[in-house]
Amino acid sequence: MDFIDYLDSRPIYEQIASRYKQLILTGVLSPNEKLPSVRKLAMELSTNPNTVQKAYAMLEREGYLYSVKGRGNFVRENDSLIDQKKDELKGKMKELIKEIQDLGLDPQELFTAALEEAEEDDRD
Amino acid sequence: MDFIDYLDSRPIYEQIASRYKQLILTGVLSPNEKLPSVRKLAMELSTNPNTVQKAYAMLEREGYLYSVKGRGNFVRENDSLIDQKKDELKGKMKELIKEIQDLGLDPQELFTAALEEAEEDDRD
DNA sequence: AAACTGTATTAGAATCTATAGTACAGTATG
DNA sequence: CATACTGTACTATAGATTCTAATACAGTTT
Repeated sequence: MDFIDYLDSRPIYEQIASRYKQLILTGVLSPNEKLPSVRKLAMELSTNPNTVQKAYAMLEREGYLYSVKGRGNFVRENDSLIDQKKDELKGKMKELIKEIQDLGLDPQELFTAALEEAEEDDRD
Repeated sequence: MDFIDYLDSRPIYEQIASRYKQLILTGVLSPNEKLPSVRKLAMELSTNPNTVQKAYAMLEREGYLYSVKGRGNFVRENDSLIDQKKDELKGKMKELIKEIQDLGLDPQELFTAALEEAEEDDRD
């Protein structure tokens, strides 16, 4: 559970949230599965319960979790979440494409080169 | 010169820097052209000379400018800058591709959809 | 009843951003 | 040479954000 990267400039609660997003979207965590309690996870990560609570609140706001007072936080169904995430990624991609076009470069060419490099990395 | 967007969460010095990066890379500003002095630009943008200075220092560190004490800041040749920026964009694209692949989605499909949307936006 | 859950509130430390004033060094121009 | 312009450096302050910490309260489980 090596969640926190102190070289990462993002705040801890955001690192926790994005890690759980991935675990939920990829199905590593199943719908209705219970997440660690805020206190337990805080212990594990050597951070503060409030920091974990902030991450969980964020995940609840974005539809990744539902929380029941006294019982815990639980994973939501992920079918619609994947569509939601896909839209988010498409939005990011669009912004990147626009930045590329603004400089008079060819998005397709740059994408192809990047994809090749990404697949090279996988083979290593 | 509507540089600063106070709805943009990025710091002012970063907004200034990224605007000038674009002007330099797209050739709107020519090599060896003089940029406004830190004090003059600060007046224009109703901000502080130190904030402009921070942006200029950043641009110098990244190779967009060279600065001469007593004379001013000047645009560098942009041939190598474009290659440098291209690498940077390719890196960003690679990270996005990896994020997409981590979720088991198809990068090419998502890219094509985003490109279409970007071109629709252009037509409006 | 005891031990666990989530949630809310308040306070303080640390960091980042921006502003402000001042000072010094080099250049351009009269 | 004098003045006004340039860049650069330093210190101080204020505000916002992030994180930690302590505490309290509410609900659930056993």
